Parts: sequence; C-alpha cells; structure tokens
Amino acid sequence: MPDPALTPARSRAFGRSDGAPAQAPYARVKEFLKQGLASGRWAPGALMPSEAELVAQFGVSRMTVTRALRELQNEGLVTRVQGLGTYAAHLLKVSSTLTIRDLHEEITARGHRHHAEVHIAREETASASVAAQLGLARDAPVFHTLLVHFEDGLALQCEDRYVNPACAPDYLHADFTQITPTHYLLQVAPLWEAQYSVEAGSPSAREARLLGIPLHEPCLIIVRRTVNHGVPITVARLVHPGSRYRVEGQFKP
Amino acid sequence: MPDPALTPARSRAFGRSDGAPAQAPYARVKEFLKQGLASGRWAPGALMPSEAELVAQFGVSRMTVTRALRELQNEGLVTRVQGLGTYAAHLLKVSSTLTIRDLHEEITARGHRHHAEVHIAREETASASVAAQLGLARDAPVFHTLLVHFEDGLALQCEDRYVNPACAPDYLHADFTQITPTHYLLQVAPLWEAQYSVEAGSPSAREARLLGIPLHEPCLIIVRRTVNHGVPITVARLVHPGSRYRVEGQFKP
DNA sequence: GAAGTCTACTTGACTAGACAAGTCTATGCA
DNA sequence: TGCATAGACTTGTCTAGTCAAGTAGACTTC
Repeated sequence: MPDPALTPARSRAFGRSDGAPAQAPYARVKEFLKQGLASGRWAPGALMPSEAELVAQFGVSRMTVTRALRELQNEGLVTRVQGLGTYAAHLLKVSSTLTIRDLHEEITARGHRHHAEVHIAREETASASVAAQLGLARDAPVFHTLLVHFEDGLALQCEDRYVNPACAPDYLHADFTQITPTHYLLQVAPLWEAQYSVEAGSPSAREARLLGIPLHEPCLIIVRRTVNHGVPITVARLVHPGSRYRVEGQFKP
Repeated sequence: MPDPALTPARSRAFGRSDGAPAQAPYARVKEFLKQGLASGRWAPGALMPSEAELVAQFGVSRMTVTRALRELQNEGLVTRVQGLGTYAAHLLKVSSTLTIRDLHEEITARGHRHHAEVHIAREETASASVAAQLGLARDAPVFHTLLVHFEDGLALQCEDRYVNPACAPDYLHADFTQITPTHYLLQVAPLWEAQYSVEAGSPSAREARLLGIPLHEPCLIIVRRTVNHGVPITVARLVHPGSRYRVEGQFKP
C-alpha cells in the first residue's frame, strides 16, 4: 500500500462526494453476492466464486471477503464446505427471525392501553402432565396463575401458566396487574431456551367465558415451554381470540 | 509467541487428549460471555467487558474477541455502541429463526406421502383486492390456482394463490401434482422478501368442503405475500385444519 | 487394474498491528 | 461561570500474512 491517501478508509471517507452511501468493503462484497443470488446468476447448488477470486476481484484482503461470506452463511444464503468451496443455498427452507415480544410491550407500542385481570394465583400440586412438562414429581408443589390481558378494554389473551417454584420462589408475590409474568420471569431467570407450538383450536368453556367470546370462536393457541440450563422454568398456554389477534412477520434475507 | 508448540492451533490440536471438544478460541470467548449472561452476571443493560479486557483475559488477538462479540450482537444477546462499550441486551424481545419449508419437503421429511389435487388453474382478471396486493391494474390478467395438499391421504392445506404473470409467464403450464407452486416459483424467482400473517379463523364454505372438515372447525390461516426486487410475485392464502396442523419451533440463543 | 501418494485448491481460524470515529471526562482559557 | 479542546477509552473496519485441515484429481507404484 504505497500511497496512504488511497487506503480503503481514505477512499471511503472521501467517497461520499459522489452521493453513494460509502459502504464498507465487506458490505460491498456481500451486496455483490446477494445481487448475484437474487438475479439467479448462481442457481441453487451452484459453485460460487472462491475467496481468492473475490480477493482479486475487489482488491481487498481475505479477512474482508471471509466476513462477507460468513455473514451470508449465517443468513442461510450460501453453504460452505471446507476443501470444496462456497455454494448457493437451496432456498427451499427460508428462515426469518421471529421475535416474541412481551404482550405489555406490544400493546403499549401500538399506543394502546394494557391491563390484566388476575383470576388465579396460588400454589397447587402438579398434575401428571404438568409434572412431566416441568420435570417435577407428581403432586409436587407448583405455582399456577391464570390471567386475562386486555388491550383498550378488549380481552386479547388468556394466559394459563405453571411455574417451577425452584426457579422463581417469589413468583406469587409479584403484582401481575403491574408486571406481566413473562417480564417477571425474564428478570428472575433470563429466557434461555424455549419451545413453542402454534395451532388453531376452540377455547375451553372457562377460556371462552373469561375472554367474552362464543364457545365456537376459533382461537390462536400458543403453548410455550421455557428451559434454563436444562431446568424447566414454566409452561404457558396462551389463548387468543382469532378475530382480535394475529401474528405478523416478514422475511428479509 | 516464542514457542511454536504453544500457538493456539497447536494447543487446540493436542488439546483433544483431555476429552474436551477442543473449541476454537473465538468460541471459547463467546461461550464465556453467554454463560455470564445466562447466569445473570451481567444484568440486562449492564456494561460488559471491553474488547481490550477480553484480549488480556484470554490472551487472544482483538480480531478473535471481535468476532465473538459480533456474533453475540447478531444473535441479539448484546448491544454494542461505538465509543461506549458492549451492553447486555434487554431480552424483552427474544428472537428465533423461523423456517418456512415447502410443504412437500415437510411431509416427505416426516416419512409420509404427499399428493395434491388441482381444482383451479387458470387466468382470471384481477379483483380490486388482488390487483392492489400484486401492484397490478384492476381487471389485469392474473394466474389463479386452487390446490389441496394431502399427507397420507388426509387433507392438510388448501392453497389459494394468485400469481403476477409478469414474474412467471409459464406458471400455468407447470404440473402442480408433481411440483408445488412454492417450489416452482422459487425456481423462477428466488424468494427474496415476504410478509406473512398467521391467524385462527373459520374456513369458507368451499374450503371446508375441499378439506373435508365441518364448517365450524377452527383453522390456522396463513396469508403470505412475496416480493422480489420490489415487484410483487404472488399472494397466497393457506388454510390448515386446526386439528391436523400446527407450527412448531424453538428459541436457542 | 487397484492402491497409495502427491499436489493444488478450498475453507477455517488466528495474529499483530493500523486507522477511523464515537463518547465521555478533565483541563485550561476567556 | 461557561465554553472549547485535548486525551483516554471505546467499537468498527481493514491489511497482510500464517498454519491447519478437508477435497479432488493426477500420478506413481505394485
């Protein structure tokens, strides 16, 4: 690099005069490869340029090219095999990041008002299925809460939750009209692993009554089980009236 | 680095004798930070060790530490601010990667048999709502297909799809008993951006008839709109009987 | 012909150092 | 007192090189 005025950092700093967004070199390489994938230049499964070729083409160091390729790999757009090369990924399974937000956050973010009714908050003995899901003995004590969450006075979610007392001994002392169980549990034990299932179904009679909906109204039912360090923390059944709630998201490779 | 026998690569290669998985240095740094986050050593919002501190602590170069931190940042576990430092993220919104697979793939992966019935495959003129969603003029020609997908002979999905003819001129010539529309469209135009919504609802009379379910059975309804380079490709309404289909996934930070 | 070996090419991981740029604090001057 | 500035510390990005390890094809040997 004989002339310091031509180092990448310099040319990037001065490059703003042409109106371009002055992208970092690794981002330029990444963008080039993304464009090629979007345009079909490399069909799924096709061999893409090697790191050495990209180094020569863009005049950057190998670390820079490596970073671009590694990020594409993390995004699932390419597959890399040591000794072979980089291949355009088969996009049959496209992945996006699904974010689960605390319901209170979600409602207030929409500019609406959230409040919750507490119908059950007590210690019980675990049923067989709850004991199995929380890894406890049959008839061991568990905490049980049943809440209904409202958005601007309209029932949005019925939250039926069992909590492992060992993970959150003071769970029942929390004021769930002020803090959601999700929020409280995140403070006590950071959410570290979770399994969920989403399905459509009918509410139970009690759920229909609490939500103020007819028995036959379709509901979106999410069952979530949270585990920390292999220790189950909580299982929750979240029932949403289908007419009032939907999950939205988007893919952006 | 005076003794070549003690370079990281060497110690990694020989380190297998102790039964450890012989992790790469960047992975060790990452694991250390993850553990600290999981154990609550750094509460959400707390300032975490700087790169320089980690360099000194682990005896590795800054690039190695940077990689560990950048990956944690991409996973949403930490927030980094230039000039300030690295902070433990607020985990109120936890994100996971949701993968949408082609239904044919999904069924055959379960070891079951997939087949499809084609009920509609023709050119129509766009209704107002379809025209709006595909960015076409009212009454412009669109391709319309209506399929039912079966898993081992049981109806699993009713797929009602409109396609922008400009993006896939030969769409109607495909044999949808052999290749799913999703698969075909991925070949013609790689899926590059998509919006989806998931909700619970009742099937239409026709959908209930095609799926062989009662009118009042709750269904999981997914509406997906796919866009490539800003040009809408297709909108699809996918209706699944609630009793036969659920979406499952997991978070693993 | 079959088996082993060598070589070229690929990705994976790391080092040591550099410059840029953002943020805060302490210092000195008007 | 109030403002400007200099320094210390932080992350963001890049370079030019190293060694390791996996793959495939050509070549040699038996």
